[in-house]
Amino acid sequence: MSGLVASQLEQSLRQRIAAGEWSQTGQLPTEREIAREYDVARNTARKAINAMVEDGLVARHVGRGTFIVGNGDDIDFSTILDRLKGISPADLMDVRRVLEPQAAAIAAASASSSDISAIAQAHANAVQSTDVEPFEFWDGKFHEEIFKASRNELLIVLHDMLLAIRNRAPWIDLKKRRFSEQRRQLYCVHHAEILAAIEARDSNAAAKAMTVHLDCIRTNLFDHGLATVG
Amino acid sequence: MSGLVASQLEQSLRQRIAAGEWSQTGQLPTEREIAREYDVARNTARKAINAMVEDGLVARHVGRGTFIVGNGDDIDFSTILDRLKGISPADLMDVRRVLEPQAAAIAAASASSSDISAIAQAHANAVQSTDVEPFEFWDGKFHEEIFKASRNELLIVLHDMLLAIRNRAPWIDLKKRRFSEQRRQLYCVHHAEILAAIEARDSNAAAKAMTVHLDCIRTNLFDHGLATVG
DNA sequence: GTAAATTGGCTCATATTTGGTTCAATCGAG
DNA sequence: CTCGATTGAACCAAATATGAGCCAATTTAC
Repeated sequence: MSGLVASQLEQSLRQRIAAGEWSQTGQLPTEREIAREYDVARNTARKAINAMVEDGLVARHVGRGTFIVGNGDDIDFSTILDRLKGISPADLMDVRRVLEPQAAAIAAASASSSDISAIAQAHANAVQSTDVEPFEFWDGKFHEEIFKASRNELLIVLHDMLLAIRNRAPWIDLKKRRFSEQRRQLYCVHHAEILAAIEARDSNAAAKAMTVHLDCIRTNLFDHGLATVG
Repeated sequence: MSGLVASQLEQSLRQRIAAGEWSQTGQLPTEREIAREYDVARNTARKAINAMVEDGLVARHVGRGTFIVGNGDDIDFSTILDRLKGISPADLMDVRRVLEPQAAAIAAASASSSDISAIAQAHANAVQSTDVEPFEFWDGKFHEEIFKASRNELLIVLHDMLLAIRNRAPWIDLKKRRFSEQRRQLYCVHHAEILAAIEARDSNAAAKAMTVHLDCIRTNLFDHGLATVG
């Protein structure tokens, strides 16, 4: 199906389409031209174009050429998706450190009592989960409920996006490797402080506690001593 | 079982995977390349990769290569897109107020001199643009360049997303209706303060100035009736 | 209107890339 | 010395890429 050269070529073409390079006529160069430009075989160029045809991005007509179909309305978003896939853990962590304390602060100000009990419930479950997997789950739930408690739809969507990035990325392995009972308990203490601040409606304290928590996570993730061989 | 060289190599590869080095394509270098890069035999490189294959971290395909195996959880983009379209101006403004001051702070710390001159250029152009459209353009450019100067890819992507939301949302013209020369000049003053703080590498001042600016924008957008300037 | 040129549609033999496997020689620590 | 790890090499099989050729639909030139 998808080869290395072909898929690279496909990406390049998608970007050039998104950039509007051929939006004047709506027509792509001929397969032979594309093949010559990228110095690949025509069959390879065809393979790259095939993928875009199947996505409905372009349409081919024998004797006429290949044409961009539709107005490319969602193309910008699909390139954004591609960019999201390449985000580094460090960048993600920095953004979490920007978003989550503020989300906690807003949550402290806006949360309903049921929001707060959802946060408290997730926290309680995390405290009782000594294994990695269940703890990870309730840990994630805890942070998620805080975003929900902010009652800001955009914040919630952004959280879901960042979560999706984290889940699909390969660094999860890193996280599990660095799991220890000591750290689990430390995180539970942090969570308790955050929860207490939200319950007390203290936005500043909530933000501060969350910042401390995330700084700790970041340190644990990145400041590793050298490779500890199992 | 696992030799010394092999396990060291395995650790190194795991770290590079975790660092996102190959997350763009999801494809590792070929075994022969890895062996050459680390100056080991191909069999040793294979041994290192074997451990990761057994962990399910990567998968191999004859004739294609070795690939990082994500959780298969692909980001459900259509859902996210739909949710983004329904975001309210108030929620968007709140998130801007969370993101932009921090972006400015990070920019103050991380910007290169060319980043700063790009910001300054956008500011200068905005100052000279007295009509609505050009001013809107350079105003947007100013904020965009600040995100770029943060050198955090995720922040930049998020900004592009929020911009896309704003541009296609139905309440764009709200902004234009509330345009006035007085406000334009006020915004220019704000921009100048933000720029000065970034040039001075003063993160706190940059964040504070951006917060003031956004609060002013929010007031102008939502507070019908009174209150023009400060 | 007709013929030539253009362009996508398709097939096939061949070459290249890449992981899969095995094996003998070599090196190093116990 | 012995045992296991490492090396370096060879060959296999799967997936891709190449290059060439021919066809059919369409456009262009005459």
